[in-house]
Amino acid sequence: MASPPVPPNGKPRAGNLDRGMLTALLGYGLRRAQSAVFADFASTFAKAGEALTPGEFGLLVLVERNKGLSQMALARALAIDRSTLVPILNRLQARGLLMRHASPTDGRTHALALTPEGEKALARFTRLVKAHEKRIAAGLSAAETRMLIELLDKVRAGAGSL
Amino acid sequence: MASPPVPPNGKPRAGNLDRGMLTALLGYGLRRAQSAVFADFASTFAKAGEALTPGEFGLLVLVERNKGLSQMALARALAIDRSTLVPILNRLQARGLLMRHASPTDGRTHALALTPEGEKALARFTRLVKAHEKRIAAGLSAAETRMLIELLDKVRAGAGSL
DNA sequence: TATTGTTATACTCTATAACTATA
DNA sequence: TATAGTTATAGAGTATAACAATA
Repeated sequence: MASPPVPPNGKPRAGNLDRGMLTALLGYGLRRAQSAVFADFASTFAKAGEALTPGEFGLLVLVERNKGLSQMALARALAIDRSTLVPILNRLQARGLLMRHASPTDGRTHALALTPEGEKALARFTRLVKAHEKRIAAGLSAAETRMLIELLDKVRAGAGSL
Repeated sequence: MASPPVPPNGKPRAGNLDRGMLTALLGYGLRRAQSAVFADFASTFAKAGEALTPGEFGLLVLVERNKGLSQMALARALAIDRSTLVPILNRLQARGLLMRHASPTDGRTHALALTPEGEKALARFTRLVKAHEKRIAAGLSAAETRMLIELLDKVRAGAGSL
């Protein structure tokens, strides 16, 4: 006995819509959760007067943990095209967070690294991300959070092997 | 004892990078899972000779289940701006899947509905989505899939309440 | 005055193709 | 020949601001 999706008299209120099969879809739940999490990430950084996207954070961590990384290797790790990476690196470099060094062994590649300012900024960003994570996992027990991360990894592994 | 992230001699292979704290982050796991799921969705539709994004599928389902919906109500349900919705509807209408009817009660609004072709197409799309869902949940038991959807909903509810 | 839909505009993410330098 | 990085270009998704029609 579902309530009438659109009352004959007026307009349906937001959040009152019939979503049909969508609520049972893993992909749909994933999309909606990610959208909410993205919004919380953005709001966390905006409130702190910082500007960063989740993708930029991931990129900075990868560069910090894998110093000397080439752009190709980074693009592969991020699963994006090498041409897509160029403007992203340009922006982070313009902000003084990241440098392209010349590789001593291969004239074609750039060795990526954080600047000292980038290291300092990443430390600040990491604190914000931890607060953000705490907030989005607030409705879950520690065991549930662990389980969720594990299940997400299984999904990725399964869907990844096309 | 982690293996060295970047061997001193050469370039790190893809997938062999040190991801540091990222692997413990819920937001990161969510992003990666969603990316893999999106790729499987796209590949499923491409192989079937159909062109549709997950967002378009969700939109079509909402319109089908809530006939006469206005653009404002739909935009709210999708959590996007009303101006963002316009070119998306234009495209679906140009494909003959959807119509904007005049509202009999409010001259400002459009009453959205699927065309007969849209209904037929949605039935095809739904079959493809079900096959896609089966594939991305292949590594999970039925109980795990249920639990995952439930946990994702908890995350969304928690992060949604900013 | 407020709401709905549209347009103009801009920014980001994404990709493909072609170019340059290097291997 | 093949690879790395860049540029040019294009398409989709997102937003804000301003406008016309309607309430």
